[in-house]
Amino acid sequence: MSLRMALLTLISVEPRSGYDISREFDDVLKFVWHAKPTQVYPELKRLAAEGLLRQRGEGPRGRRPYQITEEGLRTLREWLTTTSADHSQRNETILRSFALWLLPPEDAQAFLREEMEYHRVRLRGMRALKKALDLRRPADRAALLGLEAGIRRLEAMTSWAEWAIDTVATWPHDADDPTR
Amino acid sequence: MSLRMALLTLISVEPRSGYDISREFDDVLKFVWHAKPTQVYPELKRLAAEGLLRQRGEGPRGRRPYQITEEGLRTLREWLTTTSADHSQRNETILRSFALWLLPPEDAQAFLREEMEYHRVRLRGMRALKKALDLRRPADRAALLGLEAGIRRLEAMTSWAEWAIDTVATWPHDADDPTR
DNA sequence: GACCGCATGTAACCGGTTACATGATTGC
DNA sequence: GCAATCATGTAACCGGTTACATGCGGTC
Repeated sequence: MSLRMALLTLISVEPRSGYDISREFDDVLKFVWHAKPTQVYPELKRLAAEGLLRQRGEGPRGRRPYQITEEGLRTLREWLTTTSADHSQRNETILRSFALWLLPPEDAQAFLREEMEYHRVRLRGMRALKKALDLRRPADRAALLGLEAGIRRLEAMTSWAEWAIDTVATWPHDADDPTR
Repeated sequence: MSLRMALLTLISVEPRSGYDISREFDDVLKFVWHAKPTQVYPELKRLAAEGLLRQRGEGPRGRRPYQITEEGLRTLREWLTTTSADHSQRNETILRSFALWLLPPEDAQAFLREEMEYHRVRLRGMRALKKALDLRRPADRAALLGLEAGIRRLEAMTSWAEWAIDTVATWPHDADDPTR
């Protein structure tokens, strides 16, 4: 249900094509929402067929930019005000850390170091995006809220990974070592 | 793919039934992984059929506790060491905040207040779980890593929500107000 | 003229959700 | 005796992924 809302949210800011959106899902938005191009294209067509989007001409190389319609805006606002957010999540980094007692400490730390590095790189990217915002535009003011949430979560994850590496170093490797 | 690993991870600590796991997905683990009972039960059966789990007797009320097998442990360890974590995520709170410029500030703040409250409640629950750990047990030491990650992320989200409420209060409600 | 990135799609499949069904045990 | 909770499942459906296919435009 929310993929449609994600598409409407992005297109509400300014017209975008399926390709544009797929790229944003790949880099910028991976921590908020993501979808493969093969899911995006048909969904955009459906939204246009239902009158929530309108295709504005055709660009070079068969490019199809969509813009939001009045009905699309109404639908978005209704979703925001009449339904509440789904909070269920899946996080493989945290899931895996629950199982780290099954590995020798060196392997556990190698995993945590990899995660730390990954989150640091994302954090850098996110901060660059924040700098590029033009806060005179209302949509960018809202984007600041979203990016700030992402940044704070990534900061939490990098500091956690550092702490976790140190913590694993203090684990006893005793006679009950399950990895023997 | 990872649902199976989530099930193996939980059962590796101590024998659990489908019902146990479903409840954990509902409350404790909602921020890490979740699955409905209707997905859990058949998956456990499949894991048992493949020899990664073994059903140990039958408890009261048709209860079926599973324990992990040597092959299950091997599979878990291999997953941890030879594959890398999938970092794609979906977060509806953040997705929605990107669209908040479409609402009048009061509605945007109402949303943010609701989110703040939700995350505060989860944070309390998570901290209680952390206190209940017995760090002499290796599995609990790994659970500490997972819970600590969850706690830090929830702290990040609550402080973000506070900040966001204040930030929205400073937004100009000018002539270009898109909600008129 | 060859190659890379842009750009859109279809079909088969798998993972996850919703709706529905059933029975056992405990507490009021 | 009744309701609530424990406990497990099946079937239909929908959302998301993987594999595959196609053509255009710019650059070396």
